Amino acid sequence: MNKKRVLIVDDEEDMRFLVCMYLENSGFECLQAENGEEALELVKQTKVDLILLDIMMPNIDGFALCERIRALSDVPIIFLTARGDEWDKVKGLKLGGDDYVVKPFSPGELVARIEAVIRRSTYHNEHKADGLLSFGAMQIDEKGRKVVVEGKEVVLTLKEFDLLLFLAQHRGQAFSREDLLMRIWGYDYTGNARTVDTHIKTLRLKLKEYGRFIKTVWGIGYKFEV
Amino acid sequence: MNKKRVLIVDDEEDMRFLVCMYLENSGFECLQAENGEEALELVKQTKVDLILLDIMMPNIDGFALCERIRALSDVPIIFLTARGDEWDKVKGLKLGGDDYVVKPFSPGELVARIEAVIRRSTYHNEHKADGLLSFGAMQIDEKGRKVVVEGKEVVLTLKEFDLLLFLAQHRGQAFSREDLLMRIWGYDYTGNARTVDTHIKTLRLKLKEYGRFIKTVWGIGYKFEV
DNA sequence: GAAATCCTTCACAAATTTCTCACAATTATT
DNA sequence: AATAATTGTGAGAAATTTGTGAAGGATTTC
Repeated sequence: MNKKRVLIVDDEEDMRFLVCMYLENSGFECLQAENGEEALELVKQTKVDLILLDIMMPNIDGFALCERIRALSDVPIIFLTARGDEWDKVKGLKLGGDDYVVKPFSPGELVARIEAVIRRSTYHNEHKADGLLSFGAMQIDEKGRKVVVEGKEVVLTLKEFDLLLFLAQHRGQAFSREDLLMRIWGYDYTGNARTVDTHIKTLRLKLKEYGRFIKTVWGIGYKFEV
Repeated sequence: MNKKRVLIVDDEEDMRFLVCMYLENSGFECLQAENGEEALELVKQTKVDLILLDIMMPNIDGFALCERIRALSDVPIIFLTARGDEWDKVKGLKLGGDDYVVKPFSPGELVARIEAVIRRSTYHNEHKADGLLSFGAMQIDEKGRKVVVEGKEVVLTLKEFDLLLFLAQHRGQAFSREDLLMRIWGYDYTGNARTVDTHIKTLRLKLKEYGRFIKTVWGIGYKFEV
């Protein structure tokens, strides 16, 4: 699994630096923004997996910024706040913040919260209503049952599509041939497990260099990994 | 913009009340229904912008209710479900639920989902409002129930028109024959699924080269794609 | 009530996909 | 280095799905 990118928005440099250090030690990649404008710019220009947002900032406060970010993206937001009262919580959540952490906080708690929110969010995003998965220049449109690589459609058969979709939806997870048969072909399917290999073969052929996303896990089966 | 009206269908009163409170705080107007009958009655008699539908209910379950609502209206539906086996059903289901949210959910997430679905849906409806869909030199006039290709009217029968309209309104999305029968012929229609093929055939014939917009999705059904 | 139109079903041909198998290539084990 | 286990691959048979014409039933129109 690739590193998750967290954007830290806080006007205090020390605070940003401290949090950044914690998170990088815990395996996250960090971006920093000193104010709302910087934050918005980063959200527009780069893929961010989660935002840590200080409520108390000059010029534009965290709540207002949250609204403006929400207009651009569904990226999960965790509020950092010194005020721990219930009103803040309700107001924050109402605006689309996904959690909040009260300062001062322990590094462990913060990391745990971040991981929980990201887990929830990727879980949902993978199964989003518009059913669109993107991996670089490859897009999988679940509802349209269509795969586009570098702007051109790659025509897949039913089983090929189902197989690719399933693996992509469970990115990073390895499955045995039997698992795949069970979950894609159905519980009652009784057929040769090597059939999976054949479909993997044609998938790799059709996807050309993007077939590299489908990895062989020797002795186990296959997985999808970017 | 006037307030959007959300119908909450859940047999647990506490749940309804809680969700209702959150939504009203976020600027929605709420209706509540304790069971399927109440829900159907409200859908028939009032304008509803979105339905939040609990899957697990006594008597009539959420899936069945969804079908019956779909027979009446295209109002967007978000399923509420506890994580577990029934979740898989939702995923597999393409009966016209527009999204689903897994319990427990954060208020912020719920509101965000609702807003996203409503935004998408009213966008769609605004386009529908003038009831004119255009695809190159082909126009579908919903209100006039008339199709014009390169300036000349193509005379379609009732079912042909409904089928073309439905597919065109859900451009890019693949539907099984059963889905199409359900949503165009009605949820209680019991007929041969291949009937759809026959209508597709005559549609393609009548639309001539514009019949290419109707694509066969092998092993699944059909979709409309420009 | 007759005629015309529309909808549905059916059967068969055509197209496409899926599966199996055998052997080659690769990777792990002794 | 030899052997065993696992995976890659090509070809073709088997199975599935779709296209289509024809025909009968249903519905609407006159």
